[in-house]
Amino acid sequence: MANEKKMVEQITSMDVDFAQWYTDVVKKAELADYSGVKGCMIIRPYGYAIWENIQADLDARFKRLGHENVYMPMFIPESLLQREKDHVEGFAPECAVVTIGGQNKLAERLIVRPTSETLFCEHYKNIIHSYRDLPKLYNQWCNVVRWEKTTRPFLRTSEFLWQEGHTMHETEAEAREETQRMLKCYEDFYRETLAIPAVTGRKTEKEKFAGALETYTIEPMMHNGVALQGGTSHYFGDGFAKAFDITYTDRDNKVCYPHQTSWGVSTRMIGALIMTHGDDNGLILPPAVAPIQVALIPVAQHKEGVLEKAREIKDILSAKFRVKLDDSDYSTGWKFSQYEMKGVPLRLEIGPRDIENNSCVLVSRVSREKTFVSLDNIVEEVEKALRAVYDEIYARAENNLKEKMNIATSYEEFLDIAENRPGFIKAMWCGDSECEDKLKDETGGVKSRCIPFVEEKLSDVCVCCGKPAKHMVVWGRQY
RNA sequence: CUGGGUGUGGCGCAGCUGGUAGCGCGCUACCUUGGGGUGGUAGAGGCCGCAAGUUCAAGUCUUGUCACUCAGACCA
Repeated sequence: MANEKKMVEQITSMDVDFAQWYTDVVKKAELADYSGVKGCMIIRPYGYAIWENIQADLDARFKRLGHENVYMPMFIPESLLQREKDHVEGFAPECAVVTIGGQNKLAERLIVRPTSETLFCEHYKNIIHSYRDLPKLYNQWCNVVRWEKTTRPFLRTSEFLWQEGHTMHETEAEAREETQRMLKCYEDFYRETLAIPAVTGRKTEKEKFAGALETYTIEPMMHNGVALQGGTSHYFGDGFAKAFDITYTDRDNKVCYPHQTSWGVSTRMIGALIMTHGDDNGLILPPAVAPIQVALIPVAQHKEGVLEKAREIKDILSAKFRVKLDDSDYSTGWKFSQYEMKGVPLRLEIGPRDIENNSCVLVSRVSREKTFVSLDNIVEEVEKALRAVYDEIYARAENNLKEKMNIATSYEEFLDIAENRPGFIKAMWCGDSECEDKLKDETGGVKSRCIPFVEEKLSDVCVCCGKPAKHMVVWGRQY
């Protein structure tokens, strides 16, 4: 990134001020704007189009795995939210509450959903009676509200868009399998669609979701060495089922509690895209979610035949790709910058000289190298170039993940890395949450991200207290 | 919640010890423009966050208040 020439002055360099760079990209790429309510953002058409592409891809994956979409109300009666003890304790501090309806004070306060476990449970109580009613594999796409103290566009907003899957199963094994399956689904999606590699694993007791027995997480690594909780999948056991009195009669005519899961990813993924792939010239989008995959820029468009040829190319490419032909009267240079800031993976330039040669110029957003290609096999060329964009940004992200993975085998080493080398730290842990607290305090914010599915044995003892180690934990700062 | 910063045309800002509200970008019109934000001419656009106070006079001083923002704490 450092050796690339910066073409757009309005974007702060990420080396100068990463937070400002992030905000600049959000604005210059026209992803979102601030609104009059703190922590609530306006997702602009270009940003929303990315979300729609994310939705379409994920939704198809969910449906392939047998899930159905539903829609639940956005209000939760306070008493309902309080039904499960851990859950209410976890969420109470950040709930928005409706106390007045029309002119009158409400008899019971209504919580604007921070998540919908309780609503799903209440419904499941009514529709699950027999083993024949299981499994229930529901998902909903909706907004939720969590009254955050510090907010940042996409990464942490008071209101955000997400999907939440809520499933009920006959057996513990089946539910646990579902929890893992959905985390795997997210992992595949991050890799294949978003071109983002990540660490996956299980949360420690301290970092688990309120009310969950087990929380699995996907943790991608941002460019500045800060991790992002990119998606979670929870196994609840029958805790909620008991709290909500959800029972079914099994094959042996016994009354049983079903086993539950939930899983979700949110618009935060757009933040992950920005901070994983972006550079000093703006956003870089993986082709699969880019609202515009090819920006077609006519050169000297007033000359006879140029626009006609551009339209012809657009028609040919549009059969297979999302193409935008910009025939506005902005200058070509302006257009170049514009689509670069917006992270359009591929630019196609067509001018009089190209037309004479029956060719055009393809420019990748990643390398910015110009290649002249024949118009005869333009579809294949574009396809190849888009695949190359995916390959390059994935490789780059993977490299970043590797570079920012550190190993600490002693307490001093841990503190040193936490201080001087932003990124993940692999280190052994005794299993005691006091050590988590201590490490967090001493480092000023490094927390356990997860216990990876594949653990290594770095040493025999906990990096913090020196007692026998139970697990290898990946630690890091998070958004 | 704690600490810092900022509120002045759409955006970014200047405005010194009070005295006729300015600049850049953007916007509109016309001209110009061949490969990285083309150049020019003309024009539109402001209760100086809000409320009190001091003063002949407040963008400027005082007090209060609200909002945004950054860094912490909190974050299922």
